[in-house]
Amino acid sequence: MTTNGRTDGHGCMAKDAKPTINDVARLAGVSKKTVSRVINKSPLLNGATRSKVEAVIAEIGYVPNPQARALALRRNFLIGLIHDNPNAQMVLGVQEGILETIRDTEFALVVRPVDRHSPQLLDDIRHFIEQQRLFGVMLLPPISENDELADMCRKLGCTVVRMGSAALDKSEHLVASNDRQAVADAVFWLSELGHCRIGFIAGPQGFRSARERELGFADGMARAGLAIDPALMERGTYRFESGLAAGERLFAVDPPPTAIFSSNDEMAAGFLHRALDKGLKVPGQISIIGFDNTATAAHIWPPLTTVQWPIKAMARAAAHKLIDPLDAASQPSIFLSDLIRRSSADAPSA
Amino acid sequence: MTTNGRTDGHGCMAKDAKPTINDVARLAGVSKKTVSRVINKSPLLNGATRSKVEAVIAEIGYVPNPQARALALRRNFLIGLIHDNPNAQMVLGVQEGILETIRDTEFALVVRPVDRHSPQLLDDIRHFIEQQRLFGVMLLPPISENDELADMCRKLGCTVVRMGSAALDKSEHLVASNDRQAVADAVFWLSELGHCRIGFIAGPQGFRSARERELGFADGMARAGLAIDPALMERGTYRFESGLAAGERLFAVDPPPTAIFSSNDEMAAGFLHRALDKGLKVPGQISIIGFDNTATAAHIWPPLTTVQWPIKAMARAAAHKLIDPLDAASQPSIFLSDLIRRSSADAPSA
DNA sequence: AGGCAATATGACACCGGTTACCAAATGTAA
DNA sequence: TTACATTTGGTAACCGGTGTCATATTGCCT
Repeated sequence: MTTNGRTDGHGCMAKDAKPTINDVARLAGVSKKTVSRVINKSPLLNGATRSKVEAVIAEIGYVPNPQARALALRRNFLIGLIHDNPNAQMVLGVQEGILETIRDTEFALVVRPVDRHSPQLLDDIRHFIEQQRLFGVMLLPPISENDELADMCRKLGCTVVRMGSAALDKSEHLVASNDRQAVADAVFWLSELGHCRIGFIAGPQGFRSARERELGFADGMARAGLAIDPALMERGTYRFESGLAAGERLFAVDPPPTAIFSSNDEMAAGFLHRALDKGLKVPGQISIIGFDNTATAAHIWPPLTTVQWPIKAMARAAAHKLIDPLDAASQPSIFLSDLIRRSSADAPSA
Repeated sequence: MTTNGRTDGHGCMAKDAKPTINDVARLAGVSKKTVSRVINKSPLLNGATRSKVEAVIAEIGYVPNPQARALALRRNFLIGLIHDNPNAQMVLGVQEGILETIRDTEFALVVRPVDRHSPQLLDDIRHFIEQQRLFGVMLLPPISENDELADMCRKLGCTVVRMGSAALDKSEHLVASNDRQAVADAVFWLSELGHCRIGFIAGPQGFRSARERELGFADGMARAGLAIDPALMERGTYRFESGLAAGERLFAVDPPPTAIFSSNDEMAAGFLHRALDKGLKVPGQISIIGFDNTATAAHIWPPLTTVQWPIKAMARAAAHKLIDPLDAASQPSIFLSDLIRRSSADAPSA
């Protein structure tokens, strides 16, 4: 009863066409449905049949057509990465992390940079999700803080995973870093180094991450038993220029700070720039710690001590939550960041 | 003969289900085929019928299911971005550029970071293309220099567009920057500033971009009437550390160079770092020009003068070539880079 | 041996679009 | 008026998978 599939009366396979489930079925002498069961690892299947089909699949190099599957299943295997994030390093890290997780699945990653301030933001994203019939979306900060957006995505039927700060929400679909604790630890470390006048450059108001980092600063100072001097508290925009400006003002305070925690690296770079302009010794006269560990942090002079999100690990976790219903049912995942010690922070020289 | 579609005898639309082509056909009182003709802008169609169908489409917010279309048309509307590029800024810029072009089309962008050195590189990418049935792929440098890869993609039936240096190939599916000319111009500008001892840090051997920039350096020196001193020619790996090492050697030369052109910013940052370590004044004693305009370039001290690819414009052009057959038939697109003048390069002080 | 699950496989309609082909309606020439 | 070309719309099959349900086979118990 063994049939030589390639020469059977039904005609041979077309030269260049990709093999389909029908080819497999014919060659294996079973029905389409059985092949489908093999592909989907259905448990109620005779072992012998399964291996026969698997052999044929391997032989002719059959790959199921994801479009056809998507059509039949009424859902597809695209996950969208929606972001409005100025930190290229981070966005790329997230992309790589997601990819590591979905590498051997049928999922693919489609990206969508957006403009947070666009008036059609919601409409654009809705159209994107509906048109591509996305399986799920991943939201990166700062746009992950937009609750309205997250609700809309859920309403559109896709699972939503947000990356952000721990306090973002209690949803199980959250992957967060504990910025507050990381900053507190870093500030406490500065105090251990002997710093008493520690300044802070906050991020822009309205950003959850900025708020978390502020709270962390307060925590760290409290743990160190240090009072917060309002004159050493600055607020910036997360941009280089605002770090420059904060430096201008902070160096005018008397007595000046001996250490500064900046809520991100870009502002830290600006602050550092100003410090060097003024002829200060770093870290001797002023220690600096940043946040994010961007590529710049390692390449400025002196190299910047900074707090680093475990971006890839977080992205892997987020991707798991997205594609694995079991994982999604679990708790929010909270990651703790590392302090990358380089040479911009050390004991005060005086 | 006007019918109130929503209450016709055939039953009303399900509550939450997305409208399908059948719904449109029923409500408009025409056949599926007619609706399909409207969607695909078939020319042989009565104007009245067309507008009636279009009205219904607008009313119920119908969006064709891309999976179904992909299945029927045997091709889909995904374009893949394959890259192995360490410059996050550039990769993200490309993503944004592509997106600007495909924003109002049915195309979507799926990304695939890869490891150039992986032994299964080809297999991985083949699997990716076959599984997702990609419409086309875009290759970024340095992986765009892999001819074998490009051939494979073409053989798999997708159009290939490569971004790279001008000399890459003569294919019409090329979007390139004229690195050679840009470097030559920058070097000539250094000579105009009064520099005579100009050094060069080359990129790693085997990179087309590195080769182009070397040729550009030679062109620029020739145009300036300057002889190339072999002692001032270094070769690096495009990494920060190799810039550091090149600096170590170059400052040992007597007389030392007064200006350096580095084939990328990361090495320039390393070189700059070493210069400052040695207590040199930048740009007074040593001028530095980089290439790429990474985020770091603007944030190091002093800010780095560098050559910038018009990345977004190139990406837009590349995306056009990919999705528009007419555009693809045209010539390769060559872009000229800009010199971003910051403060790391100026006239020698002595 | 008969009855009855439990297991393994197949037939067939369907997902939402497309094309090939055919029928009807309209217009035009002999 | 008939014959024939030209536009338009409808029908059915198909793209490559999936679900539902029926059927064939097997093993087990009484």
